[in-house]
Amino acid sequence: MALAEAILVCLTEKPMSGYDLAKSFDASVGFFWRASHQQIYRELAKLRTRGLVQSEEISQSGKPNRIVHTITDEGRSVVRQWSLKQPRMPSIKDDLILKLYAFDDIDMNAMIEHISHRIEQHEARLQTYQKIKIRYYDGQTLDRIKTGKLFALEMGIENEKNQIRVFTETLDKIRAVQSG
Amino acid sequence: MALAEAILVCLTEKPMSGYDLAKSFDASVGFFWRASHQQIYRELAKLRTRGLVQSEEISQSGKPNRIVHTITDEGRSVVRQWSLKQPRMPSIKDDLILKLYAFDDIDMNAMIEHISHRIEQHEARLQTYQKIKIRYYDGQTLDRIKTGKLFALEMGIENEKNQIRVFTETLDKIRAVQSG
DNA sequence: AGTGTATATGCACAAAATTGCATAGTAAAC
DNA sequence: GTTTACTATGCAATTTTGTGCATATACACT
Repeated sequence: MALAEAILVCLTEKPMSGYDLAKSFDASVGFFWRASHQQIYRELAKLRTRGLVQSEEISQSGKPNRIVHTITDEGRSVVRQWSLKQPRMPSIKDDLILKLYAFDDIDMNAMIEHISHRIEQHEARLQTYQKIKIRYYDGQTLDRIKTGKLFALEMGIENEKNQIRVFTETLDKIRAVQSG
Repeated sequence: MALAEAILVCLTEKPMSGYDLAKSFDASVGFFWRASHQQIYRELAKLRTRGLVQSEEISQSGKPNRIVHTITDEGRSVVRQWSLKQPRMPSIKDDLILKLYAFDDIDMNAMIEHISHRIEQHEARLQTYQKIKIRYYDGQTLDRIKTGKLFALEMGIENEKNQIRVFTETLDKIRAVQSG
């Protein structure tokens, strides 16, 4: 149940609404932690009752009011305590490689389509991350609050590059086997 | 709910018991699909009722009897149908990068420990995969049943290498920031 | 003699995640 | 003028995962 911590960690950067968090989880934080907006709203309610975040409703006209959540001192101390605990290996579930694994029992044209699509998705993400890097980090002073975010982002960029490389190579191998 | 398919895909290689499957999920298949033995046994029961696998109990003395599961023609056709469906992007959850993200609110010594440990885990996996590759694929004729498994394995190897590289670089960056 | 590891399967409960639905106004596009 | 997209929050039900427990034997190590 590290979703609680994932949210707290995001809030160490700045106070955010559930909606903002959901957007973060779709973008920057998304490459190492995925969560839907429902998950986030539910967890925020729990964090509030546990006193780890403080919530303030901000009136808006036209749109629903924003509820902005700020991490409390208890929240920060929970993050620190949690940081001592040994992280577990990420549990991956990749449909696509699973399909590749069944090579002889699948539709190969579909497979080639799927891999091409996956490469495009990784390219899109790579561009997103590179833009974030240029936008928020390049040429600016690197304070400690930003340091970890930058490192994580750079890992994300390297990961995306690697995925693109590896899937492209696999595509070539498949085509070689198909024609040869 | 692609766990069903994950199991079927494994059974395309050869008939296996739940225990064998659990071991596969810990090793070779494990790098792109994780599942506990409970999940596997539960899912096997469902697959049996759906007629996608056939199960045969094999008597053993001393140890509990093995129940060996074989994929049926219906099972293979389910795999083929499923292969047409567009796979989703894998949903990653990595505790460790999350911690890194909170750089300024964590215990840095613990963090360095965690990353070092993670690198060791990836090195261990890399060795496992390389051994499997040498053992089962090198120098042998590559039939179609093995092709996809080899490609998946090679992707796994490249992924592990990349993880080692990226985490090592991150460790260096952290140390540079710490001392500088 | 006792401890740990491996083989082999499975239940019951708890925690977490996904999916579908619901609300409600703004604003741009067609 | 209607569709689509964006902002913003949340409930309910289902599905999926994870944790702890239970059983039973053999073999190696200390």
